Amino acid sequence: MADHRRKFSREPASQRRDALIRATLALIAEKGVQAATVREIAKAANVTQGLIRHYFSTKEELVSAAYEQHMGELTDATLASVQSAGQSPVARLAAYVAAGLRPPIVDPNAVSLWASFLNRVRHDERMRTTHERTYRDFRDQLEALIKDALMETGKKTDERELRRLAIACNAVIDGLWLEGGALPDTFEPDEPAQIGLASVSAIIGIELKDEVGTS
Amino acid sequence: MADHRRKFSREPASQRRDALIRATLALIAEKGVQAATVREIAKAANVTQGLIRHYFSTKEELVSAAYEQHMGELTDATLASVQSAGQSPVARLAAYVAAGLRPPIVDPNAVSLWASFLNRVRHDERMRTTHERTYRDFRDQLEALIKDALMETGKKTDERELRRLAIACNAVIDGLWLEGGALPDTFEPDEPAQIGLASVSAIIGIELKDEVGTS
DNA sequence: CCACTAATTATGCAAACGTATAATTAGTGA
DNA sequence: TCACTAATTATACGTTTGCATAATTAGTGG
Repeated sequence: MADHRRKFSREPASQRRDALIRATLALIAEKGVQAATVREIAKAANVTQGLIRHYFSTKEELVSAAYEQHMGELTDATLASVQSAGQSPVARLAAYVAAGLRPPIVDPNAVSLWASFLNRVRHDERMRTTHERTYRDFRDQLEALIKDALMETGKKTDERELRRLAIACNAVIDGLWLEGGALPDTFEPDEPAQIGLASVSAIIGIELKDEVGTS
Repeated sequence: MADHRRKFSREPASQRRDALIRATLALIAEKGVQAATVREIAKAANVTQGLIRHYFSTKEELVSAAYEQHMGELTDATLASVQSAGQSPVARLAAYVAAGLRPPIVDPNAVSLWASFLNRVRHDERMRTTHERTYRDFRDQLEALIKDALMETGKKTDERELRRLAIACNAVIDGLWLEGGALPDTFEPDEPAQIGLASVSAIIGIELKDEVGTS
């Protein structure tokens, strides 16, 4: 009777794990959390649902792993933009701001993904830890970049003021990122990046130039 | 047997509707979307679940109504802060900024509520309309306040630049609101409001003073 | 005080959910 | 090629979900 059992191949563990995480992220981003059921995730990853339990002892664990991966990729992407931006602290700061406010960082799916996770963050301890670490990482990076830029231009700022500048710049970037992703039609192309550069310039008192095409 | 049927009283329709909406908002804010089931909502509103269907033909409709109400209250609250802030355009702008960055507007539950809704916004047309209108209202209010403040201080700005200033200020307020709500322990009391005032000051080039205690 | 209406409760249903467990089968080493 | 292991499929279970429908009962107008 049951002679139509599904064929399959055994993939390396890390690869299967990754495929399941990708499927989870894609589903949440595209159709929302409620669409990311174990059955849908399995279908998207082209396996049967039982396999999920073989790699993640609970669905919560899968979602949490997906969150960590997603946040890690976001931080890596912006960090990479800085490192490829050359030498000058001011130019590096400008690159950081602009990169965070352009595709692929500014993206409807990324925003929706982030919002989906924010709910769970409150009730899942592991996710909350990831959340706080990611935020701190972002702000520390920004603070370091601002500090260097201020030094380069010969301005003096105490610790307390520096912290406030970093919080403010981080907030304006977050806000623009959010609105650029959630309401894409409201902005002209590249407007978030332009406004972000102008705003950060005003806040820290250093003119940041858009360094596109300087590679 | 069934001689213990639940007692009840017939409430005015608007009151019941409101109670159901309040229960929905409270549940989503406190325990997340997945906890806001029809049964839990009914329990929180102290009715049985069948009644929900009597006031809302579908759960989606209830959630959508709750979203509209929540957003309306947010806009009303900030708008009220402006109107009670007196005459001077600069003072009014300062009041608007500060009010949006202090309790009760800055609040973990409000942020979590907002994030919960953001997912649904993409797939529910009615909610998307509400979302876009709310954002536009906020920004238009801010733009008007900035325009008046600039005129008061004798600065000239064209339409395009004004729009950009409004977007930037809105973004920094949103970002601070978000972070202040999502990571309350990261900030000192009133720090979001202080940083917000300083940042908006820097962006538009007008010093905004904190007007607390000027009533 | 009685009949009538609709607000409310009570009960039920089919579908979907996460999880558990049993049955298979692909790959591996002897 | 043959057993062995674990990766994978298949099936099932108990809950919970949103929604529907029938049974009651609180309030109202005559």
